[in-house]
Amino acid sequence: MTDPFSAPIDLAATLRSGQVFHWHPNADGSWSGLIGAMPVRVSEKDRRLVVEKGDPATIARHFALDHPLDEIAAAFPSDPMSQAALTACQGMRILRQPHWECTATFITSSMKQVAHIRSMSLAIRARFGLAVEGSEIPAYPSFEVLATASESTLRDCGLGYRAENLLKTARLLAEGRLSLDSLSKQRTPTLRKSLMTLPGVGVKVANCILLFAYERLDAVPIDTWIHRILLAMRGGRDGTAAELARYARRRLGPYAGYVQQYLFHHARSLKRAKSPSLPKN
DNA sequence: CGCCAGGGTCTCG
DNA sequence: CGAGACCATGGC
Repeated sequence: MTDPFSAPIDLAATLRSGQVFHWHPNADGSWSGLIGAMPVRVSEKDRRLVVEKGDPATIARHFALDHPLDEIAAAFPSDPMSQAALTACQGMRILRQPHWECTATFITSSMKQVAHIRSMSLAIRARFGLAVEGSEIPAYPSFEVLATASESTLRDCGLGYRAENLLKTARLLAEGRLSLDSLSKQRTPTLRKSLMTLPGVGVKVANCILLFAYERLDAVPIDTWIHRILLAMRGGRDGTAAELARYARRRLGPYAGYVQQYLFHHARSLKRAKSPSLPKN
């Protein structure tokens, strides 16, 4: 068996692409974060992942070093936008996130920019999470803990109207009416429907959870960015949500979720490079 | 300062 | 089924 750490990765692209929100870069270029309750420090050397702290097997699995990036790249559509995103994001990987953590953070993501999803997630950790030895930030609180929170303390974390959804979902899971872990064996369409029974989980958030926590690499979350991109691919022709989902699935191929993530990150990177925050004169 | 953000849900036609 | 209103908050 070959060493999983021989697989290529673009660590910064992976951690900055809006799939996970609590990692932070250190002065030496390494990254610190948590996988569940395990403190981790990793860096990138020669496009390979280097473990500085944490269990290598857990890290290899979380960073999905087994995903066949060559095969995925070969399956990318041939249109200019997809190919440009592929070139720009070479080595970006879709993580295998813990089910609850991913579900909770994307419940809070609706109508929020990536930067604010991050700040809400860190506030929730600071307010409700367990301190972890060797980590600057606490672990994400379990649904059992959040189920005992009040809506107003969640609103204090900046959640706004999303507080009610997160609280309701935490309580529903704490009552044992649904087990996120046992949903893994469901087929994708069934799993999507199961996730959408949770308050605050519609089709877009469900697709994020499918892609980022359940290894459904063909799931395509359609947010405002991807919506605009699909529109451009269709020559400006809009459509219903169902039509665009069908189009994306057919057009983006068997690894449509990967293509989507590269398109999303590339589009956001271009925007940030093009409009830097200029001082007012 | 105004627009918009990795939307969901409910209502009404 | 599909379009519209409404929901809070903060980045840019």
